[in-house]
Amino acid sequence: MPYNTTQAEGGCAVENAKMPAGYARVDNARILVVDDDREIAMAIEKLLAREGYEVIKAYDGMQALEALAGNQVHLILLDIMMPKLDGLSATMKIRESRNIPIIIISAKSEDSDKILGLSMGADDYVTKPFNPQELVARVKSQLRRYMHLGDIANGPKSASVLRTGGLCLDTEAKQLTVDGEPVKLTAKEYKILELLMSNPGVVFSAEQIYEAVWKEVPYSVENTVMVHIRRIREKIEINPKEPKYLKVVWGIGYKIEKI
Amino acid sequence: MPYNTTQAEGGCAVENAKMPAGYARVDNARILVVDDDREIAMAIEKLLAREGYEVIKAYDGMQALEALAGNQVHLILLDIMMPKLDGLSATMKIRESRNIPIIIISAKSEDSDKILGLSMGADDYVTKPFNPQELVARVKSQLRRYMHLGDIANGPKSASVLRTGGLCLDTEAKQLTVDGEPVKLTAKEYKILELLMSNPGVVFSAEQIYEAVWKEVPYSVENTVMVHIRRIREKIEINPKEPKYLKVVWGIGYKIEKI
DNA sequence: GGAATTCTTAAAAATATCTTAACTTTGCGG
DNA sequence: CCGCAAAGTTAAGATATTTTTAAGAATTCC
Repeated sequence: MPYNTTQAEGGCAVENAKMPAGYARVDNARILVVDDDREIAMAIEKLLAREGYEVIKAYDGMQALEALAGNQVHLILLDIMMPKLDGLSATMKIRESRNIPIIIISAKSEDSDKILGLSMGADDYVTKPFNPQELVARVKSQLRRYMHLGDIANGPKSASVLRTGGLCLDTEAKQLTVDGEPVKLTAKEYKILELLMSNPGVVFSAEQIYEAVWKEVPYSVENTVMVHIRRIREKIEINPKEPKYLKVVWGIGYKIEKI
Repeated sequence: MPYNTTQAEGGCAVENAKMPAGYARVDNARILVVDDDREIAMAIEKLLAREGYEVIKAYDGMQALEALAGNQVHLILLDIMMPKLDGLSATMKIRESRNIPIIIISAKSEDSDKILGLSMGADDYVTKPFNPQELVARVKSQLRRYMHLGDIANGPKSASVLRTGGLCLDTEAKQLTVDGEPVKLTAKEYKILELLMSNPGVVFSAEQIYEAVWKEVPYSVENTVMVHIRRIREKIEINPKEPKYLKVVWGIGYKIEKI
């Protein structure tokens, strides 16, 4: 049995072996938490701090504005039902010029129409009560998204198109082309592929993929992920049996080959 | 996936060549169940015991504190609505210093805002009535998560690329290159090599290697390790008979030459 | 409300990996 | 030179993991 099957070029040059620039930011961002209930704000702060994020708190719209003016913020977590609602719209306005990811927090009991309207300007929203892990997952997801849109300050404005060899994933148009040929992806397929292509060369376990894409804690066997992987392979690989892009690392997980 | 490898495990140096404490924990943890309803506590205990966990019960906050003081606990399952609620916040405080995973259990009917506030300090929560399997899955997920964090916290975060002469092990992409040529490793091979390359020049006995990689007490199967060593040599050495990197120290063990 | 698409689940088939055990080589002291 | 002990080799059988299939649920789209 040939043990020495070669994998495609994997950079081992020391300096680019570390995380893609964006990744560091996903784990290392400054987040503004806006909630009039100080206890909740504190709780969210702790949660995020534990994940390594730097947290700034604000208890109404005005404070939020100030915080935004004085700090470079990468993401905003916004409770929708604050007493001074005007602060909200002001924040929204800020976002229009700064294009920072905004995640709305709302209680399920609240008037859904209103939430809909307000959350239109946001990127995501969660309803109370929420699973702490889910909040973290969504925060990460948004940071990742904005990260490679290049809209969060710092980094060089990276293209909204992720490329690996003949694969070309337009994260704006949500469209994939393989060697120029457009290929249709389902929602889950897209998300999985985006996750992997955003971090070329990084191995994700089925569980990690599940958490990142489904935003749930995986329980019960995760064959689901594998089935999706297979379908993606069917679409992007010439020969799914011998994948060129979407590789498996035995006993560990999957990755998109760095090409 | 039974074992979802994290590369951090290799970080253990000479003196703790045996398992980092956290590792055995996923399948072998001590769990504190806090619920004022003794029947439910008992039921949860049985459920977890069946999975091989050691369970300690407490029926209010004070008892929980005592249990925490007297035992090494790896995870807490906490019913949120106990009569003596103060015990809860005390428990939360404990956690701040001990950083133990906490899973909140709450009834759906309970006030969601309150739950939110309280549960923010927690890592996950489930609502009653819950699926027993789901509870178990979440427990495992949390243990795994913390285990991972623990590993990172304990050892200094090692570089993501380990180099020794022409060997280059990318712990992120789980990929090895020998003089620039990518080489495929199996899961066990990878783990062994990572262990050795994380500690260049340090000699590990076959037993130590077995314990570190297999997470089991070796039972006179030293040959197994040797067979793996040989296969690794086959992949990384020009001439396996005269190894340049993976050396044997007679009567003691193996090491990766410091180059 | 029905058709089409997508997702999930479970189980089989296909592979890859691990372990075992018997055998071979090597180093070293007598 | 012989024999013991430690290390190395090999290959086949046992295990474990991944891939494939397919069918039923769930969802989405008219």
